[in-house]
Amino acid sequence: MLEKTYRPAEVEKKHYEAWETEGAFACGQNPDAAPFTIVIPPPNVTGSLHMGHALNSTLQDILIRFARMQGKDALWQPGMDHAGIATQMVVERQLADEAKTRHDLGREKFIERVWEWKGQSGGTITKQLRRLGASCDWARERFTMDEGLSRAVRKVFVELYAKGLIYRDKRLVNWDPKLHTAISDLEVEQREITGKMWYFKYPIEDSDEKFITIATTRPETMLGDVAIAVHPEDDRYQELVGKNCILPIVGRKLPIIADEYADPEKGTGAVKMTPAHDFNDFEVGKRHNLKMVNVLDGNACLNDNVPEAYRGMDRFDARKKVIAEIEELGLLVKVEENLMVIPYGDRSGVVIEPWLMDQWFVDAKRLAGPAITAVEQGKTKFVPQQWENTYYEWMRNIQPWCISRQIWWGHQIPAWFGPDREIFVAETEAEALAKAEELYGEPTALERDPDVLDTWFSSALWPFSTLGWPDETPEVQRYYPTDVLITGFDIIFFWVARMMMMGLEFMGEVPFHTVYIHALVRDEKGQKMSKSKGNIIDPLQLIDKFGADALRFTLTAFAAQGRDVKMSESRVEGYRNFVTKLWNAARFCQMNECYPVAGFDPASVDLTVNKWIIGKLKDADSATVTAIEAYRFNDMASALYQFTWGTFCDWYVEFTKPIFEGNDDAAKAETRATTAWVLDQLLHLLHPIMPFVTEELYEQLGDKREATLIASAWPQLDASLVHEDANAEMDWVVRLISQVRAVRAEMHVPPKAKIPLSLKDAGDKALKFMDIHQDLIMRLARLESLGPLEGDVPKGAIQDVIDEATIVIPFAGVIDVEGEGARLDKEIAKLDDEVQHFEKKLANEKFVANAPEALVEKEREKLADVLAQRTKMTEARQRLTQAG
RNA sequence: GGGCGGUUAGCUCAGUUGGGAGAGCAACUGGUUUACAUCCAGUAGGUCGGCGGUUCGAACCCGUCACCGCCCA
Repeated sequence: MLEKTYRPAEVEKKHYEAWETEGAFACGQNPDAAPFTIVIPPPNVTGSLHMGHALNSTLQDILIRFARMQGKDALWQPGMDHAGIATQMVVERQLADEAKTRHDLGREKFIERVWEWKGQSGGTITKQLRRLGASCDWARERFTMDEGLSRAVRKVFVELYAKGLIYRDKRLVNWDPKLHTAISDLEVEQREITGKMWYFKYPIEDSDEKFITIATTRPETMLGDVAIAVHPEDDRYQELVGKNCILPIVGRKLPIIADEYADPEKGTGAVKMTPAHDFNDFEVGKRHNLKMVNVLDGNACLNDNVPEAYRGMDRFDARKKVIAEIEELGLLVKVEENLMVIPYGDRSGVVIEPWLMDQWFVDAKRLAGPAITAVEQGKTKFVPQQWENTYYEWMRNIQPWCISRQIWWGHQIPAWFGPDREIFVAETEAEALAKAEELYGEPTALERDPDVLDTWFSSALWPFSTLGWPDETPEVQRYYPTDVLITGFDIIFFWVARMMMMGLEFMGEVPFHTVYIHALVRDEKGQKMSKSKGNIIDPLQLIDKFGADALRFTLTAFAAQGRDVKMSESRVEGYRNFVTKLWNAARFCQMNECYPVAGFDPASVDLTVNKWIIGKLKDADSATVTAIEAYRFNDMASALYQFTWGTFCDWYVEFTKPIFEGNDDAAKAETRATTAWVLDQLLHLLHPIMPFVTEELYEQLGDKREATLIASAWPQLDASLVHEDANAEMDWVVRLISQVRAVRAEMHVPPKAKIPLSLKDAGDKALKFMDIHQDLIMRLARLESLGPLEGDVPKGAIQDVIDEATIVIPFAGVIDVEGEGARLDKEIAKLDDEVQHFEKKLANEKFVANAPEALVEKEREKLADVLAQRTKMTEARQRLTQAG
């Protein structure tokens, strides 16, 4: 017997462990079936489950479980990425507690220490994904630093280098002065702030004009100025172009050059050029062959290229000193408030410095071409489609991708330098040495590049490296290209774009045919969740409190395309109630001995109620399948919610009660079998969203099942199970009961009172339905009698209209005649409005002429219905007055 | 500055080829006859952001404005 309440914690643990030990998640169980593959967007090894993961993983799990039940060879490939910077930071913090730095340990020991950390505390998220119910094929779990995946990284690097798609270059990069590494454009967060704009005047050499005034937001960089730029068509400065000015404090001569980059509208129209510290200036510098004067060191302190007084000073202290000195020199013109955008490191939170360095770059522009074409040709589709614009926008303006990082944790770049800085790129040191020997004519020692690759470089290979590439494994053959990538829009650039590029380059095929982009999970006020705001809702706490199924159902129900998900505890609580409802419905079935009957044939039932519920189940099945296939997760949730609660529990279960309590054994047997079967099918339909409670009920309700629900086949229901006649019949019964209930409530008939009910002018069908469903109508409408009206409508009877018939409730002396009159008047007024609406529409010749014939006909029928109803209602009203 | 998205019941949101506006929650009224008070029955609540246009007909298509959010520069 099912317990009185569902206990998610025990049940979840039990089934998850069983699934995992039985190998229920493993791919390859149906070697003859079509594969269906999802690679998980690898979470950081340092990460823990947040709402975004919970949503993301729930949706993936729904697709995977559905595919598995449909008999496909489902593979959900799990794993994590090594999160270079984040992980290194974690371990460095640990070392700091011991008053050590990574340099105290040395590279090798430090990396050992990171692996140690990973073994102990890394990968919490995979345990948490299990709590959520994620049916990943854990036996195939991969890590970007695994030997196999590292081999893939090396191979890709070497091949791209050979093709000229990876190169070493001296360029401005985003330098993080706290973490001491370069980072990519995507790892820089542009924050808008109100800062200051300082106006300095620089003295001019040999001119009538004494000064040229420039405006800058970064005074300290003036120490690295090498020119002044003005717009070629700016009349104010025509005569100065070609002359020199003198850089104050430093004393360097700066040429005044003409370049279109200078914006006459901005500041004074004259802009100082610091090519070693500004991306725009760098471009101008290249055009004009300007010197690059680097004035900063790796800590963003001033270096030896500046006057002595400034050396070693922090950039912000130097700024103050520059301003003070300029002011002292009488060269400060003014200071203004200025709205501007400042780059911050997304990991370190400090201001990023554009810094001139040798780094490795990927020629993303060339790789992007095929990746753009693939989407244009529909080889990969975005859902919702609007995200394709975002993808195109970024891909078409893609910049060289800086892939080298000055950290230790990650894939060390497979490049070696000779004594003359000649570069040897190879998969192994032996190969590099061989190449060197060939070049130098003798064995020559090489020095390996100490830098490692951007974590995203290895993530970009994920869809095929996890399957075993570069080896030609059966898995690569079978599961690549994968089917769907599910991720948030914030990841389009990081993963989607890069996986597309690498997939096309190395596999010759897109990595997935569909990219489903889900929304962001926010708090209930619509704010992004963040630690600093303290508004984080922890999915694990919700699971503890309400169960994983409730959380999953909530996320699914709110995963409407293109909308953010606003999460709050009360919503999860609401869907916990849904889980409880299902549990209790199952208890009802069990109490009434509804056990699955082997070989039950849904097409063979006789009773209308049973035909009807089977048809409704088929409708729910169709709606579910259609919704999943269109990635309309919220539609899926709502179809199942409606059927489970609104149809099965609210009506069907109530309909079965008089049967179970009656004496018709054949009817009882059929209804028991039907109820059991419908619930059983329903558990299948709900399983992808709510795997735990459904598996538990499946186990408890069946008698020694052969298989678990997770491994069961999706229902195959024939369209012929939907009976229009049964629908019409039960629809009439439902309407009759609803109307009687409404009238009772409105007329304040005591809920306990059993009342008589007669039908006036009922047609053959209505009489038949009334007869067949006598018991259940009487029970659900709380009647003492039910039958056709004999004689006239008695005085003071309550009346209502259902189709051609009039419901008559003789309740003489008890009801409030005035109130009943008012109620009927209101109904009649409502009908009047409707009549008018249709009459007006049909009187419009243009409507009749232009609208489709079928529609016009439908409108005519509706008018006729409404007219008839109004007549009936008016008659009822008259009878009431006459009687009163 | 460029791009994308949003504005529908008190709240959160559906509304898929344009054809009489829906759900859940909240509110209100009333209920425990053993599946379920984590419940049941019922009621009320909306010029679908504003203004124009197309159309016989617009929440839906077009234009425009307003406000909100996000991304990029």
